[in-house]
Amino acid sequence: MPTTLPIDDLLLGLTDAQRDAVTHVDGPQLVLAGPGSGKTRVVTHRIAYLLRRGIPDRAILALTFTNKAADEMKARLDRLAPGANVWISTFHRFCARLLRRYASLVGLAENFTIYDTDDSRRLLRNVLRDQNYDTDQVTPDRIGGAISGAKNRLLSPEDFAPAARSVAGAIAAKVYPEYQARLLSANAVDFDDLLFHAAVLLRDNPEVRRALDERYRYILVDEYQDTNLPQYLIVRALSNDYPNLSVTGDPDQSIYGWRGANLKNILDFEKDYPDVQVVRLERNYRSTKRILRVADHLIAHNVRRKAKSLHTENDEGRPVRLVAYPTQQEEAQEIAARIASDMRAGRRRARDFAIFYRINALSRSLEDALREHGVPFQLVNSVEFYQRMEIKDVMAYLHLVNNPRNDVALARIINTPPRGIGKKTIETLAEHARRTGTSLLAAAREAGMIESLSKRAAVAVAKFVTLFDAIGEHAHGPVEEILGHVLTQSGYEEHLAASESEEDQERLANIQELLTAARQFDEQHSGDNALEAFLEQASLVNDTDGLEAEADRVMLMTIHSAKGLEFPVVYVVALEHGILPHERSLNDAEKEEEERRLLFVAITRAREELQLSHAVYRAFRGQQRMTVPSHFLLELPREEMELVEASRWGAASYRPTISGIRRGDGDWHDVERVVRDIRRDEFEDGAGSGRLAGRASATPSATPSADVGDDEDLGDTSFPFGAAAGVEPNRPERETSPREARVAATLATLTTGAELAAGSQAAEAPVSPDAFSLGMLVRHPEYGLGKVVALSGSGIKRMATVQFVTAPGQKKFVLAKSPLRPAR
DNA sequence: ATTCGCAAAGTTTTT
DNA sequence: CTTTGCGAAT
Repeated sequence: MPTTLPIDDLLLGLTDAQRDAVTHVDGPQLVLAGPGSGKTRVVTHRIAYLLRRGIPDRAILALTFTNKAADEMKARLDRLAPGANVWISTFHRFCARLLRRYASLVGLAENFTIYDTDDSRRLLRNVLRDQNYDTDQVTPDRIGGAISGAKNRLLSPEDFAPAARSVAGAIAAKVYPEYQARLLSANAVDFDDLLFHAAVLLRDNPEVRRALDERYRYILVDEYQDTNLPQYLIVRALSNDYPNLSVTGDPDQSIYGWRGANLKNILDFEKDYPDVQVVRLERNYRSTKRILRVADHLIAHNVRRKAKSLHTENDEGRPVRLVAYPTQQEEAQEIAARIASDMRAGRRRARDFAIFYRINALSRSLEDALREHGVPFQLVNSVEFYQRMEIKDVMAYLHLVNNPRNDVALARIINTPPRGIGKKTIETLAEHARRTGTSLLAAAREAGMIESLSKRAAVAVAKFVTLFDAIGEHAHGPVEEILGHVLTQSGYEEHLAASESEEDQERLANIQELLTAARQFDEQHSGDNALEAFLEQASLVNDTDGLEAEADRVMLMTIHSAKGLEFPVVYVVALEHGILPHERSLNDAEKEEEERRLLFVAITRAREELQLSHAVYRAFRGQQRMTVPSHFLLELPREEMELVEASRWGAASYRPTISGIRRGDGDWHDVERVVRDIRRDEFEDGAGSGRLAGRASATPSATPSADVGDDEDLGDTSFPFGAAAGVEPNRPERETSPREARVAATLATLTTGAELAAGSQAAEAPVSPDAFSLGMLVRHPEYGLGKVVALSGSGIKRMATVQFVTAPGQKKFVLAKSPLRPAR
């Protein structure tokens, strides 16, 4: 036993409910824990309690979703039970380790590679290219998304049946088998596979399942509301014979539905595990009364939830600020100025602040402003270190050394730095590899025997193989040494050093940083498979995680990464229609509720002060656009808040402002109508004048070229067309929309096979590009009526820029390909 | 084969 | 506005 402290010490200062949760030992347990209710405390104390009750540390397994959460838990447990060796890790890491051990049972070798998103994308693109799929209509990412979705539902290539009417799904069904086959032949897995393979492993190998169930007698799962099907099955498989499973979570904080998280997992927990002990932690120890009431008021608008009462004994606190800024620049500037001023006055330190946004792309103006004000800040999950080109290049050498079948890695480095091996040569090698059923590296070894390869190319490839084998000689020992060999022998370092450009010098510096990371890794990890462990770590860990956790900096992050954290002062920016709720969540009640939960999570991170803001104008794709405030703002209790309007900045004419969407104005709840009204106004008084051009309204939208997408964005935002514009009245009600027709047509061609699919274009023949002129009214089957505001190019390259009435923004069309036609 | 330049397209969220 | 991809020139 690691300690001699009496058990009572562990329970000191816990509430009754917390104590119940902590002292539960055998049998299933569900801890419903509201935000700030001391959940992590309960979990760590419970682990310590189990240990002191004599349960061996190796029998305990704690699973989390993020590395951050795992690290936090480890650190806190270490204080309670120093020296205990409890396995606390993310689901993905746990599965990786499981699969290393039982690799052969799922068709892998134990030195398999974990492809990151970028690697997976490359692989998928290759498959699409080789099978001649036309990706004009659907982006590879969408197809990848469909495959990912299948894996999250535990559907193998054979089982996968795409949703009807989904082009991405249809193509995915075609390429999923090949994609998966190539992963396996490269001895690689993607992120989804980690969970997928593990779930299948446990499902199909009863003896393995039984052994693991027996070993992990006590399992704890954090954020259970975010588990998806494979995760759910893994947990179930490991807690069947010994159902000592404790899950914690909060349905109101479920924000990973898009990744297949299933709320039912937590809502039905009591059905899955009879005789469950349910503990509710509803008292909040984190936030002020006002902040908590704002959060509570908001989340009450969700229908699909278990109501719970949040309360706190904390101070009343200051009102929550709700600010309308004229522009995003002013938003960023003023926030930076406020932070700087609080710091200067000695009221706060930089680390007291956090700024949250819905999407990463929104961080830039904030970064600029903070820099200007001399405020130190740190981005979480931005351009990740391991995603940089030079790091990926160097890492690819390591990956290939570790797993010679890693084709993506080989393709990446065979000509990096340049060694006279071109696209054509690689293509020939790939073909040979596929024909003979070997890896790229094996094909490269046989380069001399491939007839279609020129002598010069064969020699270059042979030289590369020799070089690579020389590196392979040093595959053992500390990672730092291996890395050193890679850098010198590959010529990569020399190549960069020879360059004059500042960019390349920066890359060199990054590589130095990687060397440092490798050294640190070597110091902390001893053991034979250092390289493999290092690569796995790099694949599953975010660079900034833990690296400078203690740094005194303002933290900038997405709301998703903010989950589980807390800060004295929180700013949430860009609460605008189309951003939060995100555009792609509109027209789907369930998704919209998830967006609301997202805001709930953001709000409940704040301890003392909270500011929510939106900007009336925000730059999108380079141009300023008027926005519409998020309708979630209407759902907040005004009596808890202090409203600051755009007019304070001398912008009285901006519209709409928050004061314009007072509660009680009934119809203002209908944000869609608000958006429409704005659009119509602008079209009416802007028609014919240049003003129309720059004043697109709120909602970003799909690009014209991608208009045959998933069924999820079939939504229609058409509205009665104002008489003032003098054109046609309402768009006809749609029975079968043109888009649906085209989706059906495309699907029909797909079913005839990949080869044919390549030739399938849109169903309707375009009219001659010359038929269009400036100012002409045109009709698009999807977007309806619009006006040509610009023309460029000629012949088949002739393009038109069109301002639609019913769709936001302007869209560009290649006339020869588009279904656009004159309006009459 | 490589590099450079321009045009087009693109912005959810994470492991 | 930025990044990525493709085509032309060296």
